[in-house]
Amino acid sequence: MNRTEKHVLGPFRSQLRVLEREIAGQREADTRCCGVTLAQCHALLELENTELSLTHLSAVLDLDISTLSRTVDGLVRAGLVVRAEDPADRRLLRLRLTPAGRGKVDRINEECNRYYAELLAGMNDRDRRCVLRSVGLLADRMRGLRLSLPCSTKENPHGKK
Amino acid sequence: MNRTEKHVLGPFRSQLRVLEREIAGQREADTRCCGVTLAQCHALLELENTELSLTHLSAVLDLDISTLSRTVDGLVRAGLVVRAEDPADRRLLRLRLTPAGRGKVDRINEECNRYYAELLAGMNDRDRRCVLRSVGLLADRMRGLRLSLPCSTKENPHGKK
DNA sequence: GGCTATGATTGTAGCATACAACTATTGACG
DNA sequence: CGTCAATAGTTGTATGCTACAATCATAGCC
Repeated sequence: MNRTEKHVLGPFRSQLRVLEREIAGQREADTRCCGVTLAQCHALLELENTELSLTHLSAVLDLDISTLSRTVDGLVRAGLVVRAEDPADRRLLRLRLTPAGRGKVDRINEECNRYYAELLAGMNDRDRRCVLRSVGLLADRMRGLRLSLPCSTKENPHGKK
Repeated sequence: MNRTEKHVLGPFRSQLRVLEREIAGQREADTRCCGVTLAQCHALLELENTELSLTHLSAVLDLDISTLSRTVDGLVRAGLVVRAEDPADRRLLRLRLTPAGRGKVDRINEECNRYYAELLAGMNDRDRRCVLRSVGLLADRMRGLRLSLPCSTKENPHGKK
């Protein structure tokens, strides 16, 4: 790393902090409007295009199975998801959106799209292209870095032990 | 909004989702390594340069005072922060880092800087400039949008009521 | 000097999360 | 076949973060 980057790191970090809060906050607002919690929303969106087992879902979302089990409890109680049996393997659950669940997902998507469209609409072309490029770059690079580091977040969930 | 943006919104959203997880996850990793929770870290970083009252801190972090009170409890128990009385107004707390707290903040900063430096180091100049620009743009724009919307997240915290 | 405003704490409650213990089912191997 | 290890989920327990409501202490105003 060269010097030039040094003085840029501080602002960058604090902006990322703002971004973190804004992104999370926005999604929370979107989903809460639709009456589901953020965790439930994550799960719903993953089920938009596929049926998934609990284990599979927990792998995708990087959460403990027990956590997902309870999250799904809520979704089932809300009538948004059904736990269908897999005839081939009765240990497995096939988590599937109900029609109501599908409607909910559609509304969440609409809400999010509306927001992000407005976000981008307020920029000039150059800025917009820059932002679109960067978000992809950042997401890739951060994921790449995390996966390449040996003692990273979820590789070693034991932490304190 | 024009058509061109439509087909760009989907990927953009999913990349933002990744980003959200990565940013939060990274900070969690950084701070956990240093033995404080994420919420505690947020508070510590705000206290890096100033003494703040609980109310002030809660405004900055956009959290309920009661929440912060307990968070600060933890920091005090950990010996990182002291609740000093304000001689001029005995209702007020002046939250202040202890030397240990300052050390902790330094370590967190180091850890974060190292990570973000590496993140940027892996890009070519053009990408890096683009990313730096965008993060600022996005953060500003998202904050602006949120504050301008009447029925947004924290403007109307009642939500369901 | 009493009333209101302000700052902080504590009680209570809900959600998200993880780990550990447990049950049910499957599959493999002798 | 029958046992036993592996796999999928659920439930018990614990921790952290959060908010709202009630309460206490102090300050400031008439």
